[in-house]
Amino acid sequence: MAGDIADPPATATTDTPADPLLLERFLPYRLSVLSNLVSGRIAAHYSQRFGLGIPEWRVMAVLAQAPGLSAAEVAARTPMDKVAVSRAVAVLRRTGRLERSGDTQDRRRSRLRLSAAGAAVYDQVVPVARRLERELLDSLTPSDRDALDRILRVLQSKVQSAAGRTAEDLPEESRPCQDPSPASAAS
Amino acid sequence: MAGDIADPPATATTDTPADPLLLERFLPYRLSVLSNLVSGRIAAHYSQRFGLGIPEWRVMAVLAQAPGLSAAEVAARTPMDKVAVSRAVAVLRRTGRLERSGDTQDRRRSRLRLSAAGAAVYDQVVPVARRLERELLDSLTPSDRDALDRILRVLQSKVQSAAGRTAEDLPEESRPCQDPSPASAAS
DNA sequence: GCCTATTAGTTTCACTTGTAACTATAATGG
DNA sequence: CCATTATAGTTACAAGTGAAACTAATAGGC
Repeated sequence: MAGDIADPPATATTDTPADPLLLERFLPYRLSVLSNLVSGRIAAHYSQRFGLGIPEWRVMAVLAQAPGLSAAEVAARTPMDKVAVSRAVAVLRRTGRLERSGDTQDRRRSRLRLSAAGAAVYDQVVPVARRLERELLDSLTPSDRDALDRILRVLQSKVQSAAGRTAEDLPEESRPCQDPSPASAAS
Repeated sequence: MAGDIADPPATATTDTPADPLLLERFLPYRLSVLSNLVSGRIAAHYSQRFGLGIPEWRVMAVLAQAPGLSAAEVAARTPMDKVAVSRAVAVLRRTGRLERSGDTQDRRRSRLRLSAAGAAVYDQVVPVARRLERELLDSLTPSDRDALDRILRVLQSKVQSAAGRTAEDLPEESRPCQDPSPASAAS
């Protein structure tokens, strides 16, 4: 308990800063900790049982909704870049969970879809994912569940729209993926 | 709503699963995306201007609040393990932002504190961090700000208490209490 | 006092992930 | 057409990260 010195009025730059930021109350930190806990918990299920990593799981989830997408289209629907998608696709193909066929129009592209085996795995993973999500949501009041949905939408759109901005000294680009319509694009 | 059998015939093993999970409405995914966006945004500031990574920033933040901690004590206050702390400390010492002195009682331990230069950096980073947090919170109603604080607390305690459990087949028994394994994943 | 078990912290190794370069195909413009 | 530029996807290389091995110091048991 050595740090119980009376706080001098904000004249900073001493060894112990005048106005320390409490990490455990800092929103970005709390979000990160919670997100990592939740992700780790889910990953513990599907990585263990099915040898799926998060990128593979995401690719499967996207293709289950929209079979026949190209790798770039998958990437556009997740916060993954094309390299991450490429690697996840390679893993899923190696394990027989995903099929690829050439696009007749454009031979650079290929159409991706889950194989029967892939769909079977997906159908096993989804109920587990849903159950874990349900567990979390059940710990909230109905009103807080609504609030959470709203808050996530607002914050995400806020941080996206503020992406290139705010940094008075951030020189260029980093465009926020246009189209500020809620619940859309990117990430 | 528990025990609610919402699953159609379990034989759904077609190429396009019967009941696809919408990633963009899936709480763990949304949390991960938001957290990564926010972290990336903050990191864009301090990593660019000061060459700080997230682990280094966290160590600085902890030591600003509680100078003189050992590496293990720092680790106990963050979701980082001792290896991550050790590496962050090495970086911060190399860049002259952190000082280490041996503990006279126990020569294995060492006491860590920010140097004057480290405190100066910290004092520059904190206002930026606060401003970004404020920007986010300002986009919420006061009532939703309260809700968010409450929700984060509830969810974190929920996922922590459920850590070792729920996996009927999870052999690993990470402490149900606190200091759960970091899990860097970002679903 | 030894001999073993613990704890603090670092280093090593394997694996993941990001950035950039690369190959192949397609589109555009003179 | 041919040259240039852009796009789809892969590969290569570097940096980051976790688990386990390792070093050094302390603590306990006999």
